[in-house]
Amino acid sequence: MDIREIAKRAKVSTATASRAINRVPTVKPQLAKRVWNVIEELGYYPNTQARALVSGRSRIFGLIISEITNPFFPEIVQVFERIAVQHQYEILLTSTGNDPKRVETAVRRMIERRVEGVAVMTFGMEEALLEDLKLRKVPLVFADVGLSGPHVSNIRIDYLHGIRQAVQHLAALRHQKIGFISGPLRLKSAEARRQAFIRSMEEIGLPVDKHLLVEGTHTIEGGIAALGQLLSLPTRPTAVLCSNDMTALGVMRKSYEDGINIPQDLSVIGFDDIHLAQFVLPALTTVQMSQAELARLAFNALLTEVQRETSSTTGTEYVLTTHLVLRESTHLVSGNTRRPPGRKS
Amino acid sequence: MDIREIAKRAKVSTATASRAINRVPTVKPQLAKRVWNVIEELGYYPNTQARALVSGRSRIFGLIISEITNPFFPEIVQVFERIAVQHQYEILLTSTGNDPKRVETAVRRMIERRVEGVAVMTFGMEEALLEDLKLRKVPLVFADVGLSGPHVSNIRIDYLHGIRQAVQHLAALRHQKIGFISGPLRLKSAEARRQAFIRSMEEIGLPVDKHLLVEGTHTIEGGIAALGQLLSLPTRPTAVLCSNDMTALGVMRKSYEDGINIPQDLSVIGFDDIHLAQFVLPALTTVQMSQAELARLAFNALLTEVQRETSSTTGTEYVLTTHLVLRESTHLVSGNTRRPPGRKS
DNA sequence: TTGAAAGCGCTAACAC
DNA sequence: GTGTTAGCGCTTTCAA
Repeated sequence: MDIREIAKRAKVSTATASRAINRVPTVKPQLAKRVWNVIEELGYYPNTQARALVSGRSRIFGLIISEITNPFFPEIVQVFERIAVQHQYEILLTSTGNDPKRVETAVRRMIERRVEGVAVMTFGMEEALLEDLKLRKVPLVFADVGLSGPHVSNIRIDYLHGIRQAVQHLAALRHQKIGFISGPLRLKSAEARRQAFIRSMEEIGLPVDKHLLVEGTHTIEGGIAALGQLLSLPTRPTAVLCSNDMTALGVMRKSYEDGINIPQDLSVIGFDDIHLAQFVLPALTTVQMSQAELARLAFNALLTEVQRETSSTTGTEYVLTTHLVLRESTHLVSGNTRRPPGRKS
Repeated sequence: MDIREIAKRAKVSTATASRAINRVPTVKPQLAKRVWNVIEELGYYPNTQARALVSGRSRIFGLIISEITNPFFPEIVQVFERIAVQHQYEILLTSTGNDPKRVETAVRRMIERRVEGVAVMTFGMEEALLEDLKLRKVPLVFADVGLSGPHVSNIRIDYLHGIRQAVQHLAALRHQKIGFISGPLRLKSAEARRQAFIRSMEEIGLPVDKHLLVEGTHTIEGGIAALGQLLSLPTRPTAVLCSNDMTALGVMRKSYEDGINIPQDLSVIGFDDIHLAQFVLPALTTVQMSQAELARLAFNALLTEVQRETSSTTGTEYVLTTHLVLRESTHLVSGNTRRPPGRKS
C-alpha cells in the first residue's frame, strides 16, 4: 500500500494526495477530506525512508552520551527524546562507554543514516573523532565545549558557580582538609571541575593538598577505590567533594564498609544531582547540573541550526549554570554533633 | 556524492560499484579494489534511506521500554543496542512512562520508519495497542508474555523460582509477617510477582495477610509511600519483599527517615538486581532477573524471526529464570542480633 | 563477470 | 487548485 493506492481510491493524483497528507493549505478541503478518509480506512502510514530520500531530510538527530547506565544520562535521553518526538524527529542513540572505537562507529552510523544534527554529551572526550561530521556540515552541539566553527554550538557549563558554593559550604562547616575525587582526567569536564575546586579553595585561602586530589572514574567502583586511597593517607580528609554523584555513592558505600559515618565522620558532596541523590542514605548534598535543561538546550541548538536560513558564520554559545543543593551528607567538622545550619530537611 | 560518482571515478558501472560495496563475491577483486579506493578517497558512505527504500529492509528494530529513568532499563538498552550495532541494526527507542498515549505514538513512529521488529519490554502493559504492528506482520517479542500468533515471540519469566527462594530465605530467618509491595497491578508482571509471592507463602504454610499486600508504583516514591502504609498497621511486618529494586530503595529511605534499622528491625528484599543494588546501604538482597540476558533473548528472537525463510506458524517461547542474590538487607527476625547464615560477603 | 535500466515510495517543479 | 512527471540514491533483474 502506497501513496498511489491512496490517490487512486480517493480519485485524486498522487500529488494531491501528498499535499493532503502534508496539509498543504491550497488543497480543496473536500479533496483533502477524501484523501484522509481513505488513509484512515486503509491504515496507511507514509514511508519515512522515501520521504527522507526525496526531501533530503532524515528527521533524525544523533545523540552521543557517555554511559547510559550512569543515571545522569537517562534523564537527558528522556527529555531529548520527548522533545524530539514532538518535532517529528527520531533519535539515533549511542552510549560510548568512553570508548573511542564506539565513537567512530557511531559517527559512521550517523552519517549513513544522514542525521541532521548530533548532540554530543560526552563532556569533553575525543571531540576530534567528530571531525568527519563537521566536515559534512552536520550541525553539532557539545556539552562543555567541544569543537567550534560553523554549525557548531557549545553549551558551556559554569562549574565554578556550584563548586564554589560547595567548597564554601564545607568551609563554613569548618572543614579544612577537603578531598576531591575527580573523574577520568582525560575528560575535559573532569579536569574543569577539578580546576574549579582548586580555584575555589584558593579563593578562600584553604590549602590544596595534592594528596587529597585523587582521580576516579565517574563510577561507584571508582568512588570506592578513590576513598580507599584517601583513607590510607596519614592525614585523612574530613570532607570529600566528588566529580559526580556516582563517585559519591561509591564513597558512601566504602565509608559504610569501613564503619565511617556520613556525615558525622566524613562530609560528602556530589555533583550532577541525579534523581537518586535525594533518596540515598543519607540524602546526598550535591551540585546540581540540570539534565533536563541540558537536554533542552542541546535540542534547541540543533533545531535552530537546522532551521537557520542563512548559513551561520559561527555556532552559538549557550550557558548552563550549576548550584549547590543542600541535603544530609555534610556536617560540622568531626567531634561536633550539632546539626549544621542551612539544611533543607 | 553518490554511488554514481563512485562508479564513474572507479570506471565501473553503478551496478558493479554496488556489488563491490556489498561485497558480492562475483566481482573481480581488481575492480572491487578500485571501487574501495575511491570510496576511501572520497569518504563516501552509502545512503541508508535509499538502501532501505529499494531493499524494503530498514534495518531498524523498535525497542519499547517502560521508563528509562528506572535503572533496570538502561542495562537492557545498552545490551540491546550493542548487539544491534553488531548486526548493522539501529534502534528506535521509546520510553513510554506507562502512558498508553506514548505507546500509540511509538507504534505510529515505528510503522512509519518501517521497523523490522519490535521488542516490547513494558512487562505486561497494554499489549492491545500493538495490534497494529501485529497486523502488519512486524515480528514482535514480549517480555513476560504479551500477544501471541505468527511472528510473535514471548520471553516467559519464571518469577516463582526467585520469589520462592526469597520467601523461603525470609522464613528461614524466622519471619512470619512478611509484607509485599507490588508494582502497579495493571501491569501483568506486577500481578504475576504478587501471585508468586502468595503462592510461595502458602506453599510453606505462612499466612498471607491482605493488609500486608500493598500496591506500589515501581518507583522509589512508591516504595516510600507503601512502607508508610505498612508501618501504620497495628501489626507491622518484620520483612518486606518488593516487586522491584526501586521500590526497595524507597523502603530503605523511608526506614531511615523513621529510624528503623535495616536489616535489624526490618528485612528487605528487592527484585531485578540492578547494578546499584550491591552498592546501597546496606547492600540489597534481591531476586535477580538478568537484564543482559533478557536483552539478548529479545534481540535474538527478533533476528531469528527476520531471518526465518518459511513464515512461522506461531512464535517461539523463551524462558528467563530468576534467582535470589543474598546480600546484606535481611536478618533474623528482630531481637536476635546474630548475623544470619548464608550471607555472601 | 559486468552493465543498462527499471523502480522502491515519495515530493516538488512545472504545466495546466 | 490539481495533475504529470522527473528524480532522490540505491539494488537488482536481465541481457550481454
